[in-house]
Amino acid sequence: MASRVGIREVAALAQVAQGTVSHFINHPDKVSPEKRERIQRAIDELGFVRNDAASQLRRGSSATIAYIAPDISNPFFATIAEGVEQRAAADGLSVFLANSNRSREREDAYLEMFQAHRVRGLLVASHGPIEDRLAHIRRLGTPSVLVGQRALAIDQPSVSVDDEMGGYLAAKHLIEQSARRIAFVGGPLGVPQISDRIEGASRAVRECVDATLEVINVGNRTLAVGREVAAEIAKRSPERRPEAIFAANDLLALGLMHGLVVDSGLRVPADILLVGYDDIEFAEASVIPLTSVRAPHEEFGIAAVELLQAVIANDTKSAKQIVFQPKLIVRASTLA
Amino acid sequence: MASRVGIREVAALAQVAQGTVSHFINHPDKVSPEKRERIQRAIDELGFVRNDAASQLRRGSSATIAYIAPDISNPFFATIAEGVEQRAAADGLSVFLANSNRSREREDAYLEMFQAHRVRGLLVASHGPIEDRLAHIRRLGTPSVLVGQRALAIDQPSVSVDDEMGGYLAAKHLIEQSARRIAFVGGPLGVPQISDRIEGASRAVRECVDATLEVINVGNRTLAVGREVAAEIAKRSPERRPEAIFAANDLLALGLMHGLVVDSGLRVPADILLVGYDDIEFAEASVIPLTSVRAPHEEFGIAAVELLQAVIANDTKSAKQIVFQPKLIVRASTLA
DNA sequence: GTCATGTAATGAAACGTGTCAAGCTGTTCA
DNA sequence: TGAACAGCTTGACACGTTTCATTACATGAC
Repeated sequence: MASRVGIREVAALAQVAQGTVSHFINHPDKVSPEKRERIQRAIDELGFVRNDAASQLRRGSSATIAYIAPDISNPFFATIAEGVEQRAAADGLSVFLANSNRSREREDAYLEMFQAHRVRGLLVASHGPIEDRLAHIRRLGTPSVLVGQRALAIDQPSVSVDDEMGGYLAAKHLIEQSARRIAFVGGPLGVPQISDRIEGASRAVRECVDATLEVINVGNRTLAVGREVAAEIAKRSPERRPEAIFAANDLLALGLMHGLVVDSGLRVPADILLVGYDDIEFAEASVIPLTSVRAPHEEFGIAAVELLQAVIANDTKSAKQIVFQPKLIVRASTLA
Repeated sequence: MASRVGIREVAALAQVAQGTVSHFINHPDKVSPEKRERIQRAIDELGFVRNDAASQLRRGSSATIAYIAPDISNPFFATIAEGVEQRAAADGLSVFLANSNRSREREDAYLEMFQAHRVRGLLVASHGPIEDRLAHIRRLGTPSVLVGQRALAIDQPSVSVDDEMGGYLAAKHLIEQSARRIAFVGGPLGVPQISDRIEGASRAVRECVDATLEVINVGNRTLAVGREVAAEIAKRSPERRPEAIFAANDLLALGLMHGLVVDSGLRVPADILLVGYDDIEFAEASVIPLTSVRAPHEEFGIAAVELLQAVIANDTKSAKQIVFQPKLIVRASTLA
């Protein structure tokens, strides 16, 4: 019932024109103090809340951006979200968070929905190929920034980490800790972030004559999967077991650690070295602190918003690919 | 530029009336196959995307609900969010996720914003008192479900866990493991969820003549804070140190574990027993698996959406408080 | 051949707000 | 005293869609 309250009713009660109420809401300084008070009182009395739909329809834009994450329960994406929200709030933008839950379908549904919402811009973190769709959406008038994956197209802005380098750093470190049989646990291989990390690890391995890299492909990068893989690895005879494992992200790594140590009684790092990726907070907080490749978190989200703002303002003239350099954070899990 | 494409342009290109295009979008079966195809072709050609603002303005409602979480980087809330999204999707509802980041200001801003959006309903997880504001918003026409906190008002629906019982189970278990000096780490005390847990723990302690409960009040329930508190506890002489710690949530507990074991060289559970709350995935995955009070996760979000739907349909006739019973999951951290 | 019935398509009205050109009031300056 | 001016206020219109009362047309029964 209260939803029947519009700017008209407020105007009637305050005895002013609707235009004046609109002014009061959007440019309060253009309204005389006297009427300002009358209007405010009317608004309070009626419980008026502006109808966003009508407002947006009229002005055409929406003061909101959207951030689509593939997996909000991965703290890495949650932390990025915090950076995004914080930076966006500073610009007076609201953020719609969406969790595609690694489902391409859900991802598409959200893209469509936010387009329909006439969002100012999109921040999209995705596994899998998505550039074509983003290009299409961009042509239709909604700019976007690809997050976590370097864009191939020149006119697609992106904020990412040099994953090849990250993979290299991780594997190099393991080799320096005198590991030779190294296993990479991750997948799917079609995900650019993953294949880049493998690429980098391979390069490090090639630099050492007797080092080998085994790739253990998994469909999902979660704690549970890590634990399963650990069980299989533990079953092998010691000489066939990798001396070190490089996990595609920290969830996998922590799952592996749990599986190796708790389920199978192996020791990390004494029996197996372990390095993760992303450096989420839980990596450091682990009882056996986890060595990890640190990608920036909040800064990541902040940079993405800033780039998006630039693109919105300059209309793709300022599209560019920002690439952060990863950093290896060495902790107990690789210090034999 | 493409944003200039409306239903009218589509109608013109397809040589039909705008009303027909609208029908095509909303009730495709009411349109003849022939025109259906013409319209579809026009839509594709023009890259038409319906303007949600206009659509909502006209129809009045919005097919979306909102979920406001206090801290999305706490996996507990992230998991609830997944349940919410999944259940809502089944009903054809979209979910706006919002992260208030424990800031009352941000919380208010989001409440206002979602009201303006004419969202169908609100799911609000909050620390601190919020019922008054929700009551106000409800009177204005937007129903809500309080998540994680039992509502005091009869007409405020809520989905929560029996925190008093949770606290009782945790402390009781510690006492059964022959701990006597027990410390509760958590805060602020004004948060109902927290004070209830303390209440329950107190009850358990009262049942055992020589048990004592020390409350260590902290402002924030994070990994970092847990680590700080651990350092202080470790500094004490062994006879003044608690034999067991009950942490207000798993983040605190895992931070405490890290601080005690890694930073200070104490042993869990040999030197100190440790129990957490929420049972997030990382609790089980810890190298020293953490005993924790399990509140439902996805089910929680699902129940919240279902209750909200009921309230939307029946208009507060069906408001009720759903209270889940917590369950103690015993793991290595309390098995001396 | 007429009438009743039903299905498709039409076009105008309405949703609630923001904007803008025009009106109004009171002030300043010549 | 009158004109110019500045600043508040006004009210009509436009935004893009959905809805609904009508019209157009086809089918079948009599």
